[in-house]
Amino acid sequence: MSQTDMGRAGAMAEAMISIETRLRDCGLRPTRQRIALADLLFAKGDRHLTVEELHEEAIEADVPVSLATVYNTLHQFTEAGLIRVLAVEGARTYFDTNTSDHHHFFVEGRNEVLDIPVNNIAIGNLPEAPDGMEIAHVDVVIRLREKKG
Amino acid sequence: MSQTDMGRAGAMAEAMISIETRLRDCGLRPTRQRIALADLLFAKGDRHLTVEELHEEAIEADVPVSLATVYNTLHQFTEAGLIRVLAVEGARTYFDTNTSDHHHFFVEGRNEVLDIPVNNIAIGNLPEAPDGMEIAHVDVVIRLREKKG
DNA sequence: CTTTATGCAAAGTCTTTGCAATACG
DNA sequence: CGTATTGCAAAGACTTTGCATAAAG
Repeated sequence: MSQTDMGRAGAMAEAMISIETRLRDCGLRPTRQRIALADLLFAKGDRHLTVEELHEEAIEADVPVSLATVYNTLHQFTEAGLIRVLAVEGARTYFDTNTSDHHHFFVEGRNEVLDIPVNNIAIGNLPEAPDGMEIAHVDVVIRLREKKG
Repeated sequence: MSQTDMGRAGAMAEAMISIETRLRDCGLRPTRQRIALADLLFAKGDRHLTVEELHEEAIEADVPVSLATVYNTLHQFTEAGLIRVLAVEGARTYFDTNTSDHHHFFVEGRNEVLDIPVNNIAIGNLPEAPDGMEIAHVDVVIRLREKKG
C-alpha cells in the first residue's frame, strides 16, 4: 500500500477488525452471505444502496444470495447499528453505510442519492424533542431538480 | 364566525379563493371528488396525510371516492404544487399541505409525523447544487425515539 | 356533444414470511 | 449434532393502470 493511501486510515482501521469479528460482536453468525454482503457494503467507503442494487452486486461478484436474504441481512445490519436507513421519499429504501450524522442530495426523477461533503451544513436551533422522546438522528435531504434552460 | 377565529386569517384568505377556482387555475376540473378532497386537505390548516388516511376521511365525510382516485388526485395536486410529498423513510408516502420549507419530527416505530414549529431550525452553509442542478427543496427530518429509563 | 375524470378490478412493485434444506459452531 | 440461516415461492402491502361508465363544460 502506498503512503498516499493512509488518508483512508479510518477505513483501514475498521478493516483491521475482521468482518467476521464485527458480525460476531453483533450476535450475527458470520455466514458466507453475511460476510460477502458486509464486504460489498464496507469495502468501498460510504455507500447508499437499495436492496436490489446490493443483490445485483453480490450476484456479479459470484456470491449467490437470494433477494430475501439481502433484505433480511440489511435489516439485521440496521438493527445492529452497522448501517442505517436513509430517509428519502419514494418507493425504495436506501441503506447507508455511514451511520453518523451527515446529509444527502436526492436527484428528483432519477432516484439518485449523492453524498453532501461532510460538515458542509450547519444546523442551528434544533428544537427540543417532545417529552419522553429523544433525537435519534437528524436527516437533511436536499432535493435537486434539473435546471431548465 | 367569532372574532377569535381571525387568527386563522391566512387560511381564511386562502378560502376566499374558492377551491373550485384554485383547481381550475391548475387546469384541474373541479369535480365533486377533487373538491371534497381539497376541502379535507386545506380546511384544517397544515396536514400530512397518507393516501389511506385521506381516503378514510372522505368516506367518513360521506364522500364516496375510490382509493385509486385519491391516489390520482394527490399526485395531480402535487404536480400542481398545491401539496408536496414528504420525504420520510418507510413504506408510506405522506402528502403535506404545507409546500413551503419547513421540517418534521418522525417518531420511529410509530410511523408518526409531527410538525416542527416553524422557523425553529436554522440551516447554514448549504452546499452548492452540482452543475445543471438546482435545489428544489430542503427537507429536515428529525427522527425521534422513545427515551429509555 | 366532446373531453376529462371516476371506479373497479387487475396488474405491478417492493417487501415480508413460512418452511424445508443447509451451513455454522 | 443442535441451532441459526438460507432460499424459494407464496403472500402481503402499497401503488399504478386499463377500460368502461359517468360527469363536466
